[in-house]
Amino acid sequence: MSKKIDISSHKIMSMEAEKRNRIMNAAFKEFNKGYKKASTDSIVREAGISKGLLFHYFGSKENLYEFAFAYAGDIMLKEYFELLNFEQRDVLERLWQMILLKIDLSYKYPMMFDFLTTLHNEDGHNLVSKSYGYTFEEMIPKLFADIDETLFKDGIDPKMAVNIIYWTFAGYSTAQLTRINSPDLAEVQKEYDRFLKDIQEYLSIFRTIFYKEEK
Amino acid sequence: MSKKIDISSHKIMSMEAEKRNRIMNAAFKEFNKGYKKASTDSIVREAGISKGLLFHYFGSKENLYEFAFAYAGDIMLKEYFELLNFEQRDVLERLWQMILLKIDLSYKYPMMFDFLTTLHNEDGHNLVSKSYGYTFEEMIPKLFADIDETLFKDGIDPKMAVNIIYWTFAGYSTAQLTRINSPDLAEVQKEYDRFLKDIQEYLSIFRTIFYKEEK
DNA sequence: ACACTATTGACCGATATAGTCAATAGTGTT
DNA sequence: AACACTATTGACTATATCGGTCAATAGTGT
Repeated sequence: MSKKIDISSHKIMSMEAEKRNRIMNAAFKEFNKGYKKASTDSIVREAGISKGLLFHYFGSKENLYEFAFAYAGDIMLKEYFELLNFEQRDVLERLWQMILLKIDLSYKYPMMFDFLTTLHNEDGHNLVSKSYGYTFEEMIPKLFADIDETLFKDGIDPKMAVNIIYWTFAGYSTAQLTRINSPDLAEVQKEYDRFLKDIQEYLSIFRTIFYKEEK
Repeated sequence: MSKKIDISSHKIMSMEAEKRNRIMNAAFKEFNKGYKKASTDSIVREAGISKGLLFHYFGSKENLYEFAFAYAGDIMLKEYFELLNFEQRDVLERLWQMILLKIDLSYKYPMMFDFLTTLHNEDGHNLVSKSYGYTFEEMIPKLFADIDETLFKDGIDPKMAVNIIYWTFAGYSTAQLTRINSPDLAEVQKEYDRFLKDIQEYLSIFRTIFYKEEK
């Protein structure tokens, strides 16, 4: 159907990066509701640009959606996957890396992760998944591939342990997000430390309950 | 603002229960998108009734929304909380009860839980939360209140352990839901057994890692 | 002065929206 | 049968929103 988009050759890439990201972040946020429900009016309002400009660059809502996916994919590749050290086979250490990276990315692209995770069940799915051959969620197993299973205690199934670990941090994250209603930047920054401290505590629990005793 | 709705005295309660639940389930499903985005046309289409009938009973979309919340609250009270045995202080046993009850309720009211959990961040929040004084999520801590902390190993913080347990089952549930695209009833029923078996396995893991050895 | 791109927002036809209403079907009462 | 009352329908309305267009203006480089 649609071929893979080369984002680097796209007209909008010559736009000032701050403005471009404002537009893409607005698109991520709005497309979170699904392709059909998303409104181009809302996107331009959120991005602070005119309606005409959006269509000047993208031509149609569908093109914008496909580009948003390609743009997010590019960011994930260059600012996430390539920065992850997959030689770290201790799953708890690797997760720690992932959390730090995700926090950084969430400052820059607040709704990008949510946008990517909605792809699997939305009507936009057919628009893009075929041309890319994968969905974001299919990448998750890769994040936990090739981990060192010898670190786990003998009675523990590593697969289930990794699931517990992953779901715990997913649950903790959403619990934090729903608690924070005000995007009061000073307030958020203050909670950032406790956030990381909490996570380290959970990591240490997992280390004691799942891993063999250190010698 | 709006006072608490007494659902038992509402006109619609004299309607045949099956039909009424069809309407309310359609409302739960549609209001999942938030008050504004929900469409009364979609609700009547889903419920298989005419537009006029909906407004005959509820007068306005806003009244319907408020009633839906009251209706769900009533169901939660009578078909969930009151059936839970809070004298079971073993948190893993209590969770097992909760899971079984939730599955039952999800057959009868497939979108009710989702509807209730969206209240906290939706525009409809202001419509109802004030008049009831609580949101659904504020009830969650009550579910885990007064548990027997002496069952836990000495090195384990019971609060954190309960969080891990709760988030694990939340994560497992959503993982299952995203996997099932087709509401193929026979297929779903077949997976039901594996579903419960998985959960029991996780429960047994938690029992071994968090609880003291049995004598 | 010229060419070209960036940017705007009023505007368009199409669609979707919440809510109305007159008409019909149904049910129970006398 | 006649009456009263409620249940139910779906065409209809007025408004809002939708994706997309376009002529005009601002800006930039030559």
